[in-house]
Amino acid sequence: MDSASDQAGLDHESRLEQGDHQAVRLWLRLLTCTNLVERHLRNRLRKEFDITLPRFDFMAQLAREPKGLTMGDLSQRMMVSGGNVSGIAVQLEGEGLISREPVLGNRRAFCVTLTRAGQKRFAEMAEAHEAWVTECLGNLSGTETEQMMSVLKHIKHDVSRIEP
Amino acid sequence: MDSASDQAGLDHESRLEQGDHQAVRLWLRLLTCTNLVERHLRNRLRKEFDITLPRFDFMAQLAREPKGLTMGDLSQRMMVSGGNVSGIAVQLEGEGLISREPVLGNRRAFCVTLTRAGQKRFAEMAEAHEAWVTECLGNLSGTETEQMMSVLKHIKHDVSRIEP
DNA sequence: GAAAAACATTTTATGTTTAAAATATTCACA
DNA sequence: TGTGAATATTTTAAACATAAAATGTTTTTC
Repeated sequence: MDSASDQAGLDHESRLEQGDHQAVRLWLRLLTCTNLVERHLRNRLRKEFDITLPRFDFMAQLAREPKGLTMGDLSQRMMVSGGNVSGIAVQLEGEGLISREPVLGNRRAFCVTLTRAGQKRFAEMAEAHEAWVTECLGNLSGTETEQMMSVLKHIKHDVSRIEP
Repeated sequence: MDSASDQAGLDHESRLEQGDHQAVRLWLRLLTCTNLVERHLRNRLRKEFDITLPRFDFMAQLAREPKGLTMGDLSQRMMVSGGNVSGIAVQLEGEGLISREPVLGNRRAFCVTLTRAGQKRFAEMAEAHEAWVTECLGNLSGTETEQMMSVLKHIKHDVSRIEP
């Protein structure tokens, strides 16, 4: 192979790879950025409130639904396995932050709610959490925020169309 | 308090909350979206190559540095704890995909490289991985991709300025 | 009505992740 | 030198995550 055809071959390849790499580079940046923020929030929650992110998320879901949620609801909304929420629920119940009561007419399900103590505790955490998130993402311009929201929506749509 | 001042109070609150919620809503969407893509890639890697995402990332870092990396380098680039890469390295070494050799003049550190088998294996996986990522993020317009890249860069900059 | 299917949850086994402690090596410097 | 600080890695303990099996409950279906 001479150098001219080598060059042509490389150009072709590099153009193709450029397109694919574009997506990979975006993905790596997206992942890095999200992990960065997540780690920051996780550390703060641990340091200030001695709570983990999954437990905070669990309580956040309940705070949004004062009527309570079943374990299955929580599993679905948190997008984690059932066994997972089961373990978290045991801990939070042990700390008196949530209560699990039987559902009338369905003895399979539990209705999980925040206790009074859980509500109070969550309110404190949520305020700090919101401030921390704002610290991370609050300096974006209105346009930037809208662009992100829009593109993320697009991505979410594309991905959910793939799953087998 | 009369209803007029109630109303004023609520307006004020809701405006404040609106601003904060904006950041929180963006964060939740960012997190959801990233997790969605991550889960997709994780499942595919497991199904097609029987490998986990962290192990793939570990090998990807090495593939980019043919001269090898130390455990500390890997920990830093993967942004995970040292104990973590340590565990992964033991497994990959057991499978013959990486090798760890002492560094001349520094008996504390290892130089980790992909073995011939590791290179071959990674090349196969990387091709598939790139295709999967392109499936997820490749349908964005050039403008959307650029916007995302730009805003993510901005976020990364803001967050790295916070860390204590 | 009884068997089968579907549902809601927990348990189990395995693996990942982290922070922190432990181990070992190298460097700085008085 | 030799003592302490810094570095590189591994080990440990606890939390988290999943899939798959087990348990008990409800609904369907024939």
